[in-house]
Amino acid sequence: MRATASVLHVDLDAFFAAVEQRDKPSLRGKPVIVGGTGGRGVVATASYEARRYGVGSAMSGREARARCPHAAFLSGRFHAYRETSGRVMQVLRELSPLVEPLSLDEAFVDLATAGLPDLEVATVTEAGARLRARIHEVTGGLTATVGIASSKFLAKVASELDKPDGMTVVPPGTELDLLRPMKVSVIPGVGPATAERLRRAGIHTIAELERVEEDELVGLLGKAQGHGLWQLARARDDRPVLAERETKSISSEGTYDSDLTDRRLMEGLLTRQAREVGARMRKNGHSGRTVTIKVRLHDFTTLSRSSTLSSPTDDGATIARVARTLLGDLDTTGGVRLLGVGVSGLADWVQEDLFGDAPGEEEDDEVVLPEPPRRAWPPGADVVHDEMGAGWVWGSGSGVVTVRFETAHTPPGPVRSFRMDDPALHRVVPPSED
DNA sequence: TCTGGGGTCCTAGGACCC
DNA sequence: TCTGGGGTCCTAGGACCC
Repeated sequence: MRATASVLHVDLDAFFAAVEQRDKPSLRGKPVIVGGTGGRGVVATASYEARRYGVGSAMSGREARARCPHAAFLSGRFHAYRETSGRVMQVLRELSPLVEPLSLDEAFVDLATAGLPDLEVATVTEAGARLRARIHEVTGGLTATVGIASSKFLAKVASELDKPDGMTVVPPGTELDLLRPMKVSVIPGVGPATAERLRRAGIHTIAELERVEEDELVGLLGKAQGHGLWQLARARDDRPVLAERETKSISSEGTYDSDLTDRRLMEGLLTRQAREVGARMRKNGHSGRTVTIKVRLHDFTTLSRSSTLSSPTDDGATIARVARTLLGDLDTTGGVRLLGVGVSGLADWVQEDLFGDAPGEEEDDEVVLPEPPRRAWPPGADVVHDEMGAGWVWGSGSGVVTVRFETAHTPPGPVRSFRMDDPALHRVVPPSED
């Protein structure tokens, strides 16, 4: 904990939904739900209009639809989110060189390296207000909520207090007054399982947590978490803001609308995922030694199997071969709802190919997968029609796509339906870039 | 037909080495 | 021939975060 309130946490409000409302004027002021469109999807972000109906993150699409049937359900345009996030991160870096992104919509900023005249409460408050205004400006109207305090922990807690479009500054010295009445679940790292353990031990608030001996907490939660919580309950947190974080693993997984039982199909899907992982590794200059598969059975039991190679790889065919072998150890007769492949134990270099074998030319991984739909028309996707101009997919199904013609820069236009294979209709961003 | 996808970190047991 | 401890690597599972 620092003597000054010099750690800032920013959180973009209902980020994915806000980007959609910015780009699609007809959605402004209406409930918008990103995610939850597939048969087994969950909500990634709900706009505040949708939250009023009790829709929240991680809720199943089915339940979200039941609670708010009139919402627009969109499948997400990650290129747009990444682009907007990039602009925000740039603004943060103009404030201070020490910026630690936590996700597309969240980051810590170290104000101690921001070159402010001082770090008095009034000064950092002013800096936070200017920052929020700049974010609004560069994103075309998105709002952010800011917390400023003497540590990462307190800054993050503070940014939860005045959402959306707000700011909370915790004056140094008042941290424990703020924390003590709060529930333990406000502590990052205390999820449902830990909260339940603490509840059974009679610990509900941070004030109660503060009264527990460190040894008792370690006995209850284990060494790392017990010690960590004991510190946080006293507002002790010296974690620095770190601009660079090393990637530890790269993975790809998918949940399928109906359970898989065909082993050949499973192998084909793993192979495709392995190739995607390999491609991403090569793109980022990564290679790794440990290949892990993840299998979620029909009853949600989740299994993993891993194998460590003698030297690192970034080759999709190699990853795929290991993945298929690992799958061979597992009994999947009951059906599989999720399959995934990942590589960890990353090195930032690739072993030289000592024997001159060209990788990726093996013939043994040719597995025929069912043809994907000729075109993907996910709800929310940007499209252009040769005569009608620019718009976005409102919905699709039964061979028909429904499009609303509007962009952020045009007034809402008509809604029209087309056959899915209408050659006049084009996706603006190909599926592979999403 | 409850329960995504991309990650991080921790724990615990066994193998193996010194 | 017996006893013991520490460190590291690997594997499987679980909690958690956005």
